[in-house]
Amino acid sequence: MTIRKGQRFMVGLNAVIVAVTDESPRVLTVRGSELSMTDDHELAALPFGPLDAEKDRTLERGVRGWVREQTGLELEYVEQLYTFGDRHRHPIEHQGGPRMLSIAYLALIREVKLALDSRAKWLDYYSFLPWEDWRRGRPKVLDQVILPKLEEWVTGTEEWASRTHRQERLAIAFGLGGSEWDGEKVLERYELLYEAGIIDESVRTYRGKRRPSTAVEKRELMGRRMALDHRRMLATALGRLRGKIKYRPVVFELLSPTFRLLQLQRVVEALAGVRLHKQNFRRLVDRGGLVEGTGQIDSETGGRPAELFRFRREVLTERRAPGVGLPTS
Amino acid sequence: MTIRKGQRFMVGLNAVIVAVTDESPRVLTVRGSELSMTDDHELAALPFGPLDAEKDRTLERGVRGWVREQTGLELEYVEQLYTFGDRHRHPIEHQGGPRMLSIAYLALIREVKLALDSRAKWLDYYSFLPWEDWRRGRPKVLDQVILPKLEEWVTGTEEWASRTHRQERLAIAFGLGGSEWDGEKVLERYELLYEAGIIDESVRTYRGKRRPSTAVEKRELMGRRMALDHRRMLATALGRLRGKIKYRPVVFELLSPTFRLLQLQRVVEALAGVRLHKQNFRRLVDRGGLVEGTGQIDSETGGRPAELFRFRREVLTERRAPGVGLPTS
DNA sequence: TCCCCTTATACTCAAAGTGAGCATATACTA
DNA sequence: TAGTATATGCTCACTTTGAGTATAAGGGGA
Repeated sequence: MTIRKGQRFMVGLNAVIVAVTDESPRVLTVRGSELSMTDDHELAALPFGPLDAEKDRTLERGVRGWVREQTGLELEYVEQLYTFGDRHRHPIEHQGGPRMLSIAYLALIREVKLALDSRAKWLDYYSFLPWEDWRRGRPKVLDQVILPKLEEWVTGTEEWASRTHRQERLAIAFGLGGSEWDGEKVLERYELLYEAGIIDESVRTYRGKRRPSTAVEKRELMGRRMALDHRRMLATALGRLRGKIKYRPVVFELLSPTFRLLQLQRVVEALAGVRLHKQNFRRLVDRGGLVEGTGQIDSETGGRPAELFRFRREVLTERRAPGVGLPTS
Repeated sequence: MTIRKGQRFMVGLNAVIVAVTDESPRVLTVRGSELSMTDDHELAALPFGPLDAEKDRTLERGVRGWVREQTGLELEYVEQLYTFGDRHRHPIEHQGGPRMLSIAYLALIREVKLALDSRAKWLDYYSFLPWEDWRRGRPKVLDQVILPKLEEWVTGTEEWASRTHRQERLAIAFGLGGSEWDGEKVLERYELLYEAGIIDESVRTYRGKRRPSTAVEKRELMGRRMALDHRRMLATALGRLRGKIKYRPVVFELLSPTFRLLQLQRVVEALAGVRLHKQNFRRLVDRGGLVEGTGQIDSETGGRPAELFRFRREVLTERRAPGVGLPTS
């Protein structure tokens, strides 16, 4: 095994920065004009920058640096999400540029006001993935666009084995035929939509073929596009986050130090994309030792005043996997 | 944001390939002599190779290629684990070489006989992380070496905040003072041991300081070293795997198509590092719809003959998170 | 003032799931 | 034939969960 000298790579760092305000989840975006190098000059993009081989001691520091530079924000909770490295993910590769790798990070933050002149903007997370938000019932885009198209895609292959396989993936990802909808399977769903050509992202070619695209009038139902494969990163992040809230107390990164239980519930619902059973939710977080009352009362509720709670840090030493649990309603 | 031309990077691909044979978990290793570039010419290393910017269409293909080349194995189940990118992880960086990134993958496989002349070798997973194996009771290395040293490390800092923080991390990671041992916290434990200088890996410098190392006579209790930060990758992989078996039916990747329930249990125990309650374990996998009897009988048990079972694929469409569950005994 | 709307919070009750163990069946071996 | 090993069925108390019912306490408007 010979160690060759460095080939031509560019290593990009991306951040999926999530906040929840006014009961709706948001992601921090920048304008992706230069980035996308396509005709779509105003696609939203994730904060992005190349890793500096000399200056960035760790990947995480690199991410924090780029976010600071592009948005003015100082991140707290940050975790590595996934490394994307398929060839031709980025247009520069088509132009003889270096091979592009992107290491995506997930960050959670209490939403902050951005400077007016900031290039960054908070956008509704579900505006990119509308089929993931079930809080007001089953999203209509599912039955109006997605499932019909996916059924077509399933029957669109001759081979029996291939067809069965597609059918099974569809059933699992979208909760068909005996399966239930699983909120965590965000990426699986995105990938089916991508493979079936129901969403078309800005990278024009994939294995040399132009993908078929959905009729224009339906497109808006399918949510906003993002630059490059950033929407895939969004899907990856949401899936990870939905899993994680169940066994790590990460929601509290999105809340102020004290909060009403209903606020906590709304944040969880925003991430999980479903409504929860109120009484059982409080039972879980309270008896589960995740929160403790502060004794303070908040009267800004519009109803009976509520007690303010705080995160109980000790739960970390008491329980193995302290997360919130989703008593779906 | 300017896109600069490719800086000097080298992108390495590593594979943590896991199998379970004779009730003990194993990892596939190659000899790390060239790799480590240190005096330790015979440290075990993970199969490794640089990503080829031109030839490897995807990262996963790159990994499969290197594994094939170095071990002759054809991988099936593969998932991305983590990307390691801290500066000075690799000695070539000290010598003015390119910045080294390593993308680690986890692969599960039914153990195969290797060619006699193969450079690869199966080694016991717990020989590298002995404190993780509780199947024969609490590992003695914990009380004989680890905990005393870690207590020292905690009291070794003056600042109160720092001390409390260390104390809390210790309690959570190693199940002290009200906490219980959590099998999934493999990486947290590794990182404490690393920070406290209780294990010393082959990269000599870290932020310029030589780390203190444990007295030689105790070192063997702390398990074998690996080249570079490969033992950290092992820890990352084991933590991930222990989590994953609980909600994805990945164990079956390690078993032949039909098996006795006790075989299944032994494989789970090997990964989880604990003994399980037999009757409850069968209840879980059986009533949980994870397996189904084949009607065939296996008399090679040494006791009453057992029915052979197979994985029930349909469970994927029936349950959201089908994993095995650990009825600890 | 009182009714109504809103949110908060306590409590119940059945069903399902889990931890721990007893009991029995069927092989092989000394 | 006793003893050991594995396989498998079943019990029982306890906890957790799903789905409600009931009541408390604020504000606004008729």
